[in-house]
Amino acid sequence: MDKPLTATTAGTKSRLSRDLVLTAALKLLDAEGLDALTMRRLGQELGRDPMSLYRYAANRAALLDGVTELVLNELAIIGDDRDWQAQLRRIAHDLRLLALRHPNVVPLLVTRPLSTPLGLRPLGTLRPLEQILSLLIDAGFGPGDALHVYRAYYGFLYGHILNELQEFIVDPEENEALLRLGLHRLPAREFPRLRALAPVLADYDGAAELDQGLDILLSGLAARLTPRNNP
Amino acid sequence: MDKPLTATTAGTKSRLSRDLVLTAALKLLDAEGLDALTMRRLGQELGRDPMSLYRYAANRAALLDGVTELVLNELAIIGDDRDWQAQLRRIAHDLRLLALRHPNVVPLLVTRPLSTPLGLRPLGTLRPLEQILSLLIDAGFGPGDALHVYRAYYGFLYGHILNELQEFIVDPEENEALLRLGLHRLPAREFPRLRALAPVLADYDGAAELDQGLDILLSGLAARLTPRNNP
DNA sequence: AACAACTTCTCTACGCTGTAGACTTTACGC
DNA sequence: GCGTAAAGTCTACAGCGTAGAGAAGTTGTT
Repeated sequence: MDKPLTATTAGTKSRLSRDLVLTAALKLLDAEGLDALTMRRLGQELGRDPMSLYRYAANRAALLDGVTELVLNELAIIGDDRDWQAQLRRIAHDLRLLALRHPNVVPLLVTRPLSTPLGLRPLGTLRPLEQILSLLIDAGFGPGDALHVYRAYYGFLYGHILNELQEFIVDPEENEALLRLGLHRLPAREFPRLRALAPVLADYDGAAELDQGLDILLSGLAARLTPRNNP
Repeated sequence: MDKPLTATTAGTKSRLSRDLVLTAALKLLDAEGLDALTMRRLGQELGRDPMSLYRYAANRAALLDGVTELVLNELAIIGDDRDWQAQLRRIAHDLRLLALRHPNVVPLLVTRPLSTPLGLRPLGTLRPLEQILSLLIDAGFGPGDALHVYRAYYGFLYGHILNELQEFIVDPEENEALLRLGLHRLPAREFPRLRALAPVLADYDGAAELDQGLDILLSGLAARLTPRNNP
């Protein structure tokens, strides 16, 4: 009979921990999507009874919150650019890449806060907000303006990510744009513009599109709200 | 024993229809949230066996898609403003109000397209896209530019809506801002900015914030991409 | 070495879910 | 009135989240 083996031997029995659980959950989520992430399945993945998970997350919703927290930790806000615009730019691209790395997490990222009052959210998910506010205030913005900038910025950023993640391909084998995107299904009479745009849609460049948006937004913000030049 | 009563008597037996089903689903969703919207519960609400619903939606996911479609139909794109900027402004505010009217639908609106390739989405959800493209092209934009404008615009708009819907109140009875938002729970040392901003956060004006964002975005877009002045 | 106290993990069970497949009831054209 | 097709129902199944009680494992004290 096999006994303890309590070492950190790859996939086998060692003491669980919140981090282990969340990491496994994220892995499963990345690999097979939200529906596959059930307590039973996750337990199985960890070689444990599903019930043991409840030691590390109060329930499934809390588990999902934990995963979003874990993912947001991959995002480093601090940077030593002196320029606030440059910092926001870098963060935006970082977040975009994060989203592309964990597309199945994006619905959670976007949706979970809708059912949790600001003050009750996991701290890890509030940290980016706090840090960006800090960044802006340090750059010379008044607190109120910093909040406005944050809102416009984050709103745009989340919107962009959602947009980009929707640009989906039906049939990657196909090289005719209309078919690749499945747009041939649309009645030509009702959707002439969309169908005509198939080739343009098919070669979407997310990073470039994000940059253009940021150009507009940041220069617009700068024109309207100037940081008085030292804190 | 009570027999047919096939009339349209308020809540009682008449022939079902897709519209009846979807409308009831939306009502339930609005009233009690996504979790309450189960096939069994909806059947009960309609006084029918849950299985009968499958005549009108292939499965639960399709039902949800149907609901988002239904909601998006409340949005009228066509307007007779001559000015594309004014039109986009009006649509933005309309969509915002729509979201406030059906907050529980927003997660669906935002999330369902992430798991459905563009070409396979319910036509009703693609119609706004087509119509806005039309609007922009009619205003003189080239098709490619129209798409860019659309993306920046819709991205920002969805972002704003998500932002606004997150600004949640914990305890509406309370009148101290910190407590209303539940921010007192945050460690003061780690979240000084956020805590200090409680009063500002507490009186968020969504419409105004949206307008400011639109000012920046639309003027930025106009500066970069000018419609050559007639089609 | 032995016991106690505490943490971690497992077992069993319940009520709920979506939905497949066979069946019955209803509506409608002739 | 009858045949056919549509609409609605019934039964059943596998899977879900999780409450509650108990077993197993770990740690500290003597």
